[in-house]
Amino acid sequence: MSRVTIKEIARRCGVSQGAVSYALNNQPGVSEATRARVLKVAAELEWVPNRAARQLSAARSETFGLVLARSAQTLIEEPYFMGFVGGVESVLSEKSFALALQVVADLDEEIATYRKWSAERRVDGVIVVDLRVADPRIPVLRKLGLPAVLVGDPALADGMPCVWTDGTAAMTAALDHVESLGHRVIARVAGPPEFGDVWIRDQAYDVAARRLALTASIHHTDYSATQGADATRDVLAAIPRPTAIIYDNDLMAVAGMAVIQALGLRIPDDITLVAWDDSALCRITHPTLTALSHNVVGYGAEVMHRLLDVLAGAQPQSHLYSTPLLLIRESSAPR
Amino acid sequence: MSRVTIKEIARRCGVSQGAVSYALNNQPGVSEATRARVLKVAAELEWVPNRAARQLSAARSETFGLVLARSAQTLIEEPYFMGFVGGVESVLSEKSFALALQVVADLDEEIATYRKWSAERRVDGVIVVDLRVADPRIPVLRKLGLPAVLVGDPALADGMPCVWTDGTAAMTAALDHVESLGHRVIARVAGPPEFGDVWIRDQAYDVAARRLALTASIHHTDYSATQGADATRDVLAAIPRPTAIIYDNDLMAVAGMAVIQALGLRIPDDITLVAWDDSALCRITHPTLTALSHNVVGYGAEVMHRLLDVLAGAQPQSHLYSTPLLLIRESSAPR
DNA sequence: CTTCGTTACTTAACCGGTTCGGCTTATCAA
DNA sequence: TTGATAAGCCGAACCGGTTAAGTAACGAAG
Repeated sequence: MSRVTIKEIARRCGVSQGAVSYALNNQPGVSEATRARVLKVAAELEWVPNRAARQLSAARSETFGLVLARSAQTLIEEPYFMGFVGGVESVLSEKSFALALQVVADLDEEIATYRKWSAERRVDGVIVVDLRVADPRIPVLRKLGLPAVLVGDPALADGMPCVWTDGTAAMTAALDHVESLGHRVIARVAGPPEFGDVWIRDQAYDVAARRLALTASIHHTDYSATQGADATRDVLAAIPRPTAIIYDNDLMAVAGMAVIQALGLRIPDDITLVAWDDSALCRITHPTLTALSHNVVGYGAEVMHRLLDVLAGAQPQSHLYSTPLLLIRESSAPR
Repeated sequence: MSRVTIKEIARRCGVSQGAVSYALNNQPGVSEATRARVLKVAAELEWVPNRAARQLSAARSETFGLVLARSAQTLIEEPYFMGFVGGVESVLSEKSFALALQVVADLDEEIATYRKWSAERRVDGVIVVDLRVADPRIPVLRKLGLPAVLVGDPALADGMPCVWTDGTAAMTAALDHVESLGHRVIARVAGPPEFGDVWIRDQAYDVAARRLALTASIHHTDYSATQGADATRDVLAAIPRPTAIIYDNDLMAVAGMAVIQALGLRIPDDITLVAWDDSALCRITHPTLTALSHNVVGYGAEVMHRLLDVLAGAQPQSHLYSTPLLLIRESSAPR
């Protein structure tokens, strides 16, 4: 029941409470000798700062927020998020900061959460994921003055600090890849069009397809395995039938693969598949999946570092984390 | 910049701060008329309680803790956790409580986190997952007096409150299933033996195999896709070769499936597969996977409810959430 | 020797709530 | 009319830190 307070430390050291505070926070105002003595006593008593007290007086919570506006079901299916959260955590825990994680149903609830957190002074800053086209969260965050880092393309961030991966370059690489294998009719099974990343990829896909003179279609889904399978059926029914499909995540790619195989078509002989978000899934299927790979854990860590920069007073800037790398595996074959 | 405090409300209502506090907290000590007036003004000013202040004086943080001692990599691969967290969240958010989530490397760090949280008064209670055999966390939590609900079999909980699913019954159902299909030589690809759930299943597997007079082997892994694939290769090399394999999670089952298919064996004609933790994966493979299914999101919610019960003063008790249900799909076939 | 500026503290206000003892006033039985 | 009881409210202490303002001691500059 260690209820050690700085008052107790002050008593034992024979100095005032204030001096102890200065000593413990590495601030000027005490001599090195006193500081050392205070630190020693604090360590002996196993003193741990009371978060609430510190937050109340210092107006810093040392907590950062992350709201996920996705159904619990999606979160189970998408390995992506947990990895991202793990990356964010890795930065926080070494500084012994905390993460407030909230799962909500939609964007309105997400905005309400920001309002609440801001009013409660619950968090020092937030990470905003799943950036949308003309994202309604941006003006709210601006108005609240809540420090934030957006995860997504600068074109969507409206001047706020953001971290992004180059979806355009990745998509271009994917199309160059399938074109170089001789494919001329291709399809894209995409996420929801209101998502910024999807929009960026859609643009890049169209541009590259035109440049390479490919026949190319886009099928939008909600990212789920079910809709990924349905979209794949649509793709296969098209005439002429595409010989390569590029998926927006690996879950849909795996679902699509099952559909294709169930119809008696062979991968990669009949159809080439490319996935996005290279999780373990891409390596355990048979055949293994060609994928646009990026380090999700590292991405989470990078975003958190940028948020700390923003709190330290850095000017808002966009920061390119990386370009997803095309890893060519067994699901790719020449036409 | 809403910096509305109860002091301001008190001023406007012409009552004392204390009276406002009673009114807002639905406590006796103010007349209904006053309470109504206070509530009205509070609503008008959009007052939101300051968490830190409330926590400091009330010694309640309204925050609950969950530590995951797994690598970020595992967390990405295992869809399980995100679903569980989502379930926990769903209960917390409707009461506007918060979740402190921490990802650490091992059990020692997990214990250190509990110590820190307890000293800081950071959380009101914790959820403990991945229960071990003779779990070292139990005595620590007891000593700290930190309210907790364990997720795992009562046999492992040492009298602490716990929520569990009946792994023994589930495993028995799985073996009855494969035996009824005529399989006589079977294998189990299990998780790490130090995990309580794995241990429980190991026991049940042995007992059922003996009862049914089956030739049965167990191969322990770290739950990863890689080791699941390796274990599957070991299984296939055994003589006599098993005709049915039961996996401890769906990730390994999918990995195993790829290995089997790559070797030219057919599922389910040559080998029957049964998975555990029925996520989307089991339904998107070809063939689809027979699995022991349970509602992970509901499980998380249930556990959180029990923790709230414990904090409300409930006696420690074990609580059976459910028995995983065997869903028979295409990967099952008669010998 | 006075004056000024540092350094090393102490004191006390403050953050925004909760809670307890005590003071008024109204209510009601004796 | 009086005394007991309770409801309603006030004032102030308190939670555990941070920090602005004040003070004493001391060395250097004028």
